[in-house]
Amino acid sequence: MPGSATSNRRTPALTREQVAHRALEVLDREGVEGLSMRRLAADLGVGTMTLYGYFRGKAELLDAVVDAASEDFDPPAPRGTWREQVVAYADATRAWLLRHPVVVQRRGEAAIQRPAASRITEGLMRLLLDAGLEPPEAARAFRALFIHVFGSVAFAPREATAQEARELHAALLTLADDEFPALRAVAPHAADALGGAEQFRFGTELLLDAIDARRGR
Amino acid sequence: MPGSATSNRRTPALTREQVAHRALEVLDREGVEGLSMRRLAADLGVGTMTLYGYFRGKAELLDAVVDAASEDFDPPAPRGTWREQVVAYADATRAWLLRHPVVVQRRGEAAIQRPAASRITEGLMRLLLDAGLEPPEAARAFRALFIHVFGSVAFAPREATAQEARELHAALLTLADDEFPALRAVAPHAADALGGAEQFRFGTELLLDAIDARRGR
DNA sequence: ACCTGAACACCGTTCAAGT
DNA sequence: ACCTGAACACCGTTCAAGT
Repeated sequence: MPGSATSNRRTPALTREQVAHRALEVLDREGVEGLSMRRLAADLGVGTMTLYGYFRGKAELLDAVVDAASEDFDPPAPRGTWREQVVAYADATRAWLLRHPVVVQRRGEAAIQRPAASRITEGLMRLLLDAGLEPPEAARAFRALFIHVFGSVAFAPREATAQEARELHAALLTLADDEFPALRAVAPHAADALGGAEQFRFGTELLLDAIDARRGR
Repeated sequence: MPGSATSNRRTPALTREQVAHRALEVLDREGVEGLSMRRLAADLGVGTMTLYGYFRGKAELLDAVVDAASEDFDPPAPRGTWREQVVAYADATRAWLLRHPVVVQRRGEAAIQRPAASRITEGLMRLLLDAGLEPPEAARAFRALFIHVFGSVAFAPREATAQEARELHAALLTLADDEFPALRAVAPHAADALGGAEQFRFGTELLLDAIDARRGR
């Protein structure tokens, strides 16, 4: 049947979304260095250059990857005080970024202007406005929280393991006591503050203490 | 004079420090993507493989680059209240990171354990201890400030230009008003909160408000 | 219309060899 | 002891061609 063979040829074997989702899977699993156009194409069972029929280049593919990741954001149920809601929203955003480190990396290169990602921004901004912040203060408070969330994932993503905690403690105690008295003094506590969920919560609460105190002032 | 020719041959044409400083210059000027072993070697007028006589590989070179960058940190004079000193220290650290983006990138990959960089950590930790924070709180407060400083440079490094401000404002107003009411409400203020020195100071002050309020509690 | 191999201009690093 | 060209195993992307 030549007719049906012809129409089959006109139907692309893949969609942009399928390619982007597969790329996201690879990035989630193997990390941000793990994706190349060649490797992704091989993964999908197509020639490398086939991908360039779907995307102008890797940058455009990564935009679509961020869109695919954005679908996976899990907004918390709006329960509790505004402050509890912001805490829950920050935690949800952190968890989302930990699942999809490519989003953090991509945001480090340039601001993300994608409708799907803007929905996540919208949710937090709305909580701040609903809390009674005026738009200028809401914008500033939003950015401070944004930096805290992205900064935590980029620079303090997880707790130290017991092994790492011991090593960090020991490493700090090897420092000269005349030159590093402060680092030596906090050595037993450094691992607790290295990163992870508790340290993240601590930072969120600090910011909210101050945002709350300034509210309506 | 064969004797002196022989001893000249034994003296390396370069030192690790010279190579690291040149690499830092290239990275500061051209950005984090601008450095390759081949390009750096050509810059120094040596064969690519010569660099591997000084460094085991690119990772070790980048460690030395971070050391070279650390020399350039400019600690503020200890003047004013502890709070003013922390603000000045945060500003100095931000300015330093803006001069040397490779440090931010490198810290995003793994914690930096280099004595030269630890001196910068020490300075801030000492301010917090001197302010009367107990070591566990100092460690947590330090990390919150650290995330703010690194996060700001990574994700909100500079102010919007007038042009960018107009474009951001306009872009936010193209969003659907039923789906993005909060982003539309803050549209006129979004550019002010995009990044740069003022937004950075705002975040620093938020954290210090809360750290101060908790001090000694 | 859709797909793709070959080629180009890059990487970091290993190896073997040159002085 | 110090330096390095050739080679290997990768990149992203352009080009020209195949169905």
